[in-house]
Amino acid sequence: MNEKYPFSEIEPKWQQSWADSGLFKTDLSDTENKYYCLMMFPYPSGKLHVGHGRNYIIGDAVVRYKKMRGHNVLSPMGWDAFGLPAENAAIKTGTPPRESTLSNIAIMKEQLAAWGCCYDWDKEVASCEPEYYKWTQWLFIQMFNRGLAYKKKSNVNWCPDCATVLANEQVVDGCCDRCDSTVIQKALEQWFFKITDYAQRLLDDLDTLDGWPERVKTMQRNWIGRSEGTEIDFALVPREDGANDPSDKVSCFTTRVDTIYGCTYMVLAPEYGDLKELIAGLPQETEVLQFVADSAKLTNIDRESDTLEKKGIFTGRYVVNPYTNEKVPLWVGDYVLMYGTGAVMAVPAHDTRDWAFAKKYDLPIKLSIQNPEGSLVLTEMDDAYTEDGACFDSAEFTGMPNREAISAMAKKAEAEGFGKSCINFRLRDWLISRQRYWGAPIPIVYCDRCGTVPVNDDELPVRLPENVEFKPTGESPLAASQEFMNCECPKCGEPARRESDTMDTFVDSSWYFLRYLSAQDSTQAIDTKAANDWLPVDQYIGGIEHAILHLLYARFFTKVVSDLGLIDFDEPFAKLFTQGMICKKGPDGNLHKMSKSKGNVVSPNELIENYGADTVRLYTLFIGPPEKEAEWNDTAVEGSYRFLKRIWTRVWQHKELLASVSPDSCGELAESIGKMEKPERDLFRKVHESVQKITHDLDGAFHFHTAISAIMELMNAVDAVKVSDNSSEQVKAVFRDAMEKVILLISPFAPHIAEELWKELGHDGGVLSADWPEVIEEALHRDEIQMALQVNGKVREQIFVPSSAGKDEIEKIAMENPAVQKWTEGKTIRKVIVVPGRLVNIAVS
RNA sequence: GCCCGGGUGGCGAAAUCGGUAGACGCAAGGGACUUAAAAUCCCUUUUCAGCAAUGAAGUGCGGGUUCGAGUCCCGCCCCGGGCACCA
Repeated sequence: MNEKYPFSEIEPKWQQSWADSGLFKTDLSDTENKYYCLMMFPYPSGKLHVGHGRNYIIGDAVVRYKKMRGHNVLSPMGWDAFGLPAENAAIKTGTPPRESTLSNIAIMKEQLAAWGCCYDWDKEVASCEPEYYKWTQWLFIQMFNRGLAYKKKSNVNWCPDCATVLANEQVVDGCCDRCDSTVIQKALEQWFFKITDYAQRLLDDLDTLDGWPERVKTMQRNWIGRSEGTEIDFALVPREDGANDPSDKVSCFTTRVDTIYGCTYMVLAPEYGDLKELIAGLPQETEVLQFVADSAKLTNIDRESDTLEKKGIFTGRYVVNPYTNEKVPLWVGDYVLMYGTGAVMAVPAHDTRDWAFAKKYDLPIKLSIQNPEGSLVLTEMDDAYTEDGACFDSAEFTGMPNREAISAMAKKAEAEGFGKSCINFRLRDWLISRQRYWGAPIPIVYCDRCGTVPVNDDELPVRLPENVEFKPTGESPLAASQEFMNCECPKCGEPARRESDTMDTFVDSSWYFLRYLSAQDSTQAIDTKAANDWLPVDQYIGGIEHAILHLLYARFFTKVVSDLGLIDFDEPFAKLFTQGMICKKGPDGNLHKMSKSKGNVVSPNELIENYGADTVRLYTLFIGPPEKEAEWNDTAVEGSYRFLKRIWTRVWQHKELLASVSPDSCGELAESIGKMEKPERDLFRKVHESVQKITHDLDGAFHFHTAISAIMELMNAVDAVKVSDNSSEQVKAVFRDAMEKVILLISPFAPHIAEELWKELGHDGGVLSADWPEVIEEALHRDEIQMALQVNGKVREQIFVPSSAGKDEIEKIAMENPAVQKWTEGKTIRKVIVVPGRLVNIAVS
């Protein structure tokens, strides 16, 4: 054994040993005590920094802990390998995306190994490989056949820099979430997944996810955005010129039907489907069309900014409020979205937006809700009244509390056939086509005779061609490849063209956790039995940034696959842990999430070289509560290094002494508790208190940082017992037992040093095969308990009382205490509170 | 605007059920060892007063409940995140 902690020697050695031993290869047929631990698979960008490391280090610690607890743990890893960066690199350097991706994967695999993170690589998947995307395409076809994948022309988010469309979820504050360019709207034919069909289930089942953080569930609820309301048909007043309309009514959705007697006009969204026909040939036509064209030019940012002044224009048409039979004007407004029906009834008296609009265009305002004081007067109002009250000037509903009126009025609409209660969701269908090369081709063929035809199963995968030009033209590079585009129709065999769009990479990552269980299976996408045996995932670990996107899509896919009958569960992740981001001050002096673009990355390579992987792991876990953001501190890493060195040195200093204790005498310690002297008794108790605390910290909230501080405390207690060759056999045995426990307890966090020292102590089995320490209840026992004496809530003295003492006895000891007598002298004792094991509080006046 | 988190020493933080605030670590200061440095070890370190014993104050601010509040309640302020012209 070396005096100096030789991390650079032992770490590669044990990494090799873990790889050779097959310890992390999981037998899927052994499902007893199974534990599926999943970390979000990374995009192979080539270089991981210590911020990425947090995810894998947390996961690896959980995996190692669960293994020691006797679980059959599955911990696979793979690559979210399609995506824009590789394609952009190809445009710049000419290196084909597949080539750069595969070499990045190789580099990152080495990095993970150097961190000591172990996986079952037999189950590795890479979403860019035909063996994987074949089944992504197959799933697409299953969804197409069920009407869950469809193509439609619509206004879509277009990122001019990435030259592709984006899903709503990928637009953040009106900008592309990849490159920050301003997203514009474009009308294009695109493929969608009908996630809206699952909106209610996705919402309802959130309630069953007890193992998920509340804030993630809240975010998903907000995103799905269910709202209950009423749809009301307003009849169109027929045109004076006798021309026909596409429909004789305009429906609007409202959550406040109780205010409908105050409706004074209606507003359509500029994109409203029938708008052109409604105004064709009217004097207002040119102006309205100009207005619509101007609105279309607004970017998402303009449109979503609340400082933007609402603009609108009268269409020349009128509709009839079915409750009042009043004729009200029909307007177009740029603030109305294509949500619900794309038409809203305007009640300026009770909606702040309508109020502003009505004031600007001098439209009438009518009161239809009176406040509880009955004091509302239109002429004195300077904004809309949006609170509750009683219906006012509302025919038979007048006087009814407005909340009740909502259902009463909906009932009337239903009875008379001009409306119904209905539910709207904010969630839109998932736009999945991308006009880029490096993704899974959408397996669809266009035939002049047969139309849109899915590729036959036996012709999957539709492979990406190798020889293409990587230039972002707004059309997929695939469109320029004749070899790719020209094909035969799967139905009639005539010449046909392929779909040139590829799928959003979030499609790939929506089912990879199912594929791990059949990674090598070339006959089917999902192994039903293995999936049913091993899923839902017991513990999913990943970044909070995926709270909506990936986690919502993966839930959606799981429900679809369940409905296809391929699995018999419909939520993929039983427990979710979202770790906080690692931040660091950048060159600009501000704190940012660690990333290349902010210039604040810390590379693990140098740290591993200087301190070893165990130090990096220990510091990463010690930095703070794992669910919270943390600031990386280069000098604080030293502290973790010092601690590991200290453990190493202690074993080295006492290696002969440690070897001299027979392993049996440690096992028998529980029986000799009664014979222990105070120092070793205290250490023995501390050992078991530590085991209890650390086990609790790991089973609950993954509080590695407090677990590690408990190990540090335990080491402090070990050092407080000055063990030497002259010590009694008993002291030596307790010391050895304590050192063994330190090694076992720290092994999930710092596995290399733990393995080495475990071996040094004469164990051959390897620390991963050792059992996690058990708490011996008797060891926790104390004869005397320290308690605080308080007078009026202020601590005045510390005392020791026998742990067997009852409340009365404790009170007696307390009252006799000189400090208590000093502070209570001349005062009346009103009350004495005894909390056994904690304190005595004497209330005096 | 609405909905979630959060605010504790110079810093990262801890306090499991309302029960001794600041565990553990970083940084800083002092000391030991050393020719010297590194490494290691020991001591101090919430603030104020005091040589000390000790006392007082103290968990964003103001109230309240309680024998006792970082923890519970009411009202504010600030920071982070999500949603937001969704009718």
